[in-house]
Amino acid sequence: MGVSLKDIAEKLNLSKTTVSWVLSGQGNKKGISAETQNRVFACARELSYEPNLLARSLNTGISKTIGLILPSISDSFYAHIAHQIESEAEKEGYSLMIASSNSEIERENAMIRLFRSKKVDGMIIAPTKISKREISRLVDSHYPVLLFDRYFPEMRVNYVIINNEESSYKLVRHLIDKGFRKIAIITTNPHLLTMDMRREGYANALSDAHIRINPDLYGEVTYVNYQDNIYSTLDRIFHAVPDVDAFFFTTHILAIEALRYFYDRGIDINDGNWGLASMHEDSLFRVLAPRMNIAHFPIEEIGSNAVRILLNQIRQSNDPAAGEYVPESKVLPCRMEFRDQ
Amino acid sequence: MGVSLKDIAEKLNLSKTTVSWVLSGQGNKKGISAETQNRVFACARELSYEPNLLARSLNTGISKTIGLILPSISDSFYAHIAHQIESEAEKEGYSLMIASSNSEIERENAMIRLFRSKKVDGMIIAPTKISKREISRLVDSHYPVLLFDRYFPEMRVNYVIINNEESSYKLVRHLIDKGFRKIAIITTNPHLLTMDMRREGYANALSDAHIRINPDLYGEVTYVNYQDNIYSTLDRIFHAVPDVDAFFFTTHILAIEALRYFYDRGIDINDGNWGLASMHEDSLFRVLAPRMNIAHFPIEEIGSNAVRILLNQIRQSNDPAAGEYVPESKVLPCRMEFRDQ
DNA sequence: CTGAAAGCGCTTACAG
DNA sequence: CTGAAAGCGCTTACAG
Repeated sequence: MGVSLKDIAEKLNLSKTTVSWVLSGQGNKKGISAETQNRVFACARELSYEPNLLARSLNTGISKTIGLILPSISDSFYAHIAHQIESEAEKEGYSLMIASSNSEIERENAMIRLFRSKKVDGMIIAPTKISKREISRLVDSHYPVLLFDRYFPEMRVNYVIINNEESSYKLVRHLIDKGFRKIAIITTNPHLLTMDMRREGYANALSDAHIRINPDLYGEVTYVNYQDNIYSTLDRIFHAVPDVDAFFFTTHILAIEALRYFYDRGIDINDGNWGLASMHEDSLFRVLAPRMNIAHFPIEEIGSNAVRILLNQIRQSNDPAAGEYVPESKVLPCRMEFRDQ
Repeated sequence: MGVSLKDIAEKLNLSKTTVSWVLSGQGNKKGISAETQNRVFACARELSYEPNLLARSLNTGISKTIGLILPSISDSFYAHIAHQIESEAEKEGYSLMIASSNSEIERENAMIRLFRSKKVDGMIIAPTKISKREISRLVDSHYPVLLFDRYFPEMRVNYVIINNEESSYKLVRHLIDKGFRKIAIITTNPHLLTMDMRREGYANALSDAHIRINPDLYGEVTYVNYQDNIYSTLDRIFHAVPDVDAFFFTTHILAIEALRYFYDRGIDINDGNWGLASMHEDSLFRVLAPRMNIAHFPIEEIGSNAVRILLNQIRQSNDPAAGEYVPESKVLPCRMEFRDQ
């Protein structure tokens, strides 16, 4: 079918070796005559030769491909991350294989195994759930991996996350500074460490301001059916604490649903009497809740750090002289957007 | 490093052939004894053997990977398409390599060459711009390709698009039925066939209703800097036709920017005196312009048809008995959402 | 029932 | 300055 090195070599009465050297740019280094080199280039162009990268990868053990596993590529946050990762990876000559786990742990595990069999040089994973069989196997076999968005503190693995506790603290602290005292927290999935950290930021901000933490102001929405769930959660809070005056949302998804709730219940959240804060943004905020205080996730930094750290490990794992790899981690600050009341 | 067939074969004193047959499920077909098969399976499990798919692909010429090239994976429309394509492809055992062209033709060309060198079995491309050197080369060499979103009518290639002309016609027709007469069209990139078709739908609806097409109601926004551009365009239209009463947007992106314009100019677009229609949706419409008439793009159908058609061609191109391939195309209807006034 | 051998298309010591 | 040869890890005719 395609044109191979052999075809060029035969046509020019050279060896595959010579052709390979010339085409891979090692012509001068290997002392191939300028004339021979030109003949090779001309012939390659004439036959429109394109190297078979599968063969090269099989030989070198380097595929120049990284695997990206996300909960869902259609989610705008992950889609932006993917774009950033793609462009950073491309700068270094790497392509991307992408898979969505759909937050199903067995899918995630299957994708990891598949990517490993396809010999990606490393993987960037936003893990789903607490289970982590295949991720552990990767780490144990020194396969280059980087986790982001969520991570497992006890695992010796690269990760990039945001400063969940600190950003949450700052948001809630700002609400307190603006005079709000009955601040509800709306959160989800307590088994996710990320959410724990955000709740901790909330709790610390309150206790630093000597405000008692009221369990009635704690709203936990299960991930499945959260659209319905948030209605009953908010109803419950309003019933238990009628003078609730502010809301801290641990993710933009919950904030959006709550805004819909307020609209349906005829509560004008923008009349100046309410404090609002959310981790991460949504384009709807600008319109629906211009007073929302926001911790913007640093998409670019997450992507560029993820690629940088992963490629470091890949390079080191290809270097026989390198010693034991020490995992690297990065905690990135959010860009805070505070509203004056 | 990894465990190979050879390791298993040596350990069990079998040939690589036998091990390969057992592991690929051809054990019974090849008449390998049940005992031998069990020993192989047990050993593979014990050594946690994972096949090197690169080697398999090099041998068979089948990589079970398809390449997806989009203008940008961070765009919500393309992200949703990608998700759909991924899940359809996965059903058939295919993985996805993804690349964003960023609407730069040379990037698109480079990605096509790269994917070809990486031996993807086929590519799904949302082409950018009119240039098409590498796409032509693919088609000429019978490489399986499917275009979507945009296409080149003169090329013998698979494609999936929506019924641009018809959906536009219906939207504009609906505005006319609701009594609007001075309907502006806001569009972009006239060299894109897609936009031509949408403009044609607009024009046909007007002329079928015997409404003169007023050039002053034609607003064309260049793609670069369209945010600024749309302001001057709309200002011009309002100046030339002060009693303009409706707007047809050929894409949701333009509609969003226009809504911002209306807001800035203090025009209450939702007071019941305006007709609005847009190709494709945006989550902001629900809030900012509840009266927007919308032609919803059929994301699922685009994705599933794209994969189906591409895989057909891949299968046929792997089948030596197959005759010449005849390209397949699909024009999908939009789901129309009409507002009563 | 099982194996020896060739080949997919590269790269890279080794040799001259 | 250039080449013959081995090998990456598979699959698959061919042979017995």
